[in-house]
Amino acid sequence: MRPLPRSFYLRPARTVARDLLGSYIIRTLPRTTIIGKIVEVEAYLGDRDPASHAFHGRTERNAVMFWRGGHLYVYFTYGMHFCANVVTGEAGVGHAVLIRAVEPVSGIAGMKRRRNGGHKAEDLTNGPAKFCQAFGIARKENGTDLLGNTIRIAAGEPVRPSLIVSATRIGIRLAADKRWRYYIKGNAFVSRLSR
DNA sequence: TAGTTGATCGTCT
DNA sequence: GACGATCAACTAA
Repeated sequence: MRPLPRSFYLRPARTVARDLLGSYIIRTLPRTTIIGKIVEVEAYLGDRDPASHAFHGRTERNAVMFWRGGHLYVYFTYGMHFCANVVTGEAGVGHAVLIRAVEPVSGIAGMKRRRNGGHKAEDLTNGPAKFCQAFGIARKENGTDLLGNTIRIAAGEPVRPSLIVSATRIGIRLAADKRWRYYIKGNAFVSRLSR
């Protein structure tokens, strides 16, 4: 599967967020390939969005958010978890889309192993840190170019607009009223339902 | 099922 | 010196 082109990412974050639903994220490892279908995302709009890491400007941690669209911004939080974002827009903009949940498609045994086994399929990747753990995404993957061949995103079946739910974002205090979380209605791998 | 809490540490006010 | 774009385990009912 070919990676989505750079132009896909050089659009407004909320447009990219909606269009990411239903597409496939593919991680190529030395011995295996793991694939998940993206089912839940959140848009973070940089200097227009108090909840965004980029709101207060560029720092060492959030530098990748200000790169050109199509890179992966991975951050460490709560002392133990990683979360992954797709950077959108031109260089310097600082917008990104958080990948909150995927539906496991391929490499499920490896996901279970990374997640320390004993999980139902629904609990493997239904949260931003769970997804990163299942896919082995950590600090080293920060700044990965999604047009390369280690981590890429490929188009899937388009999701009908009537099946896209927009809801409030999870786990933030600031700008909690903005409905910039998007997920596929009825999908069993979404982390939480609407609010 | 809903609500609470402990784990654990990098980052920035 | 707080406090997270979280998760899992626990309690109560």
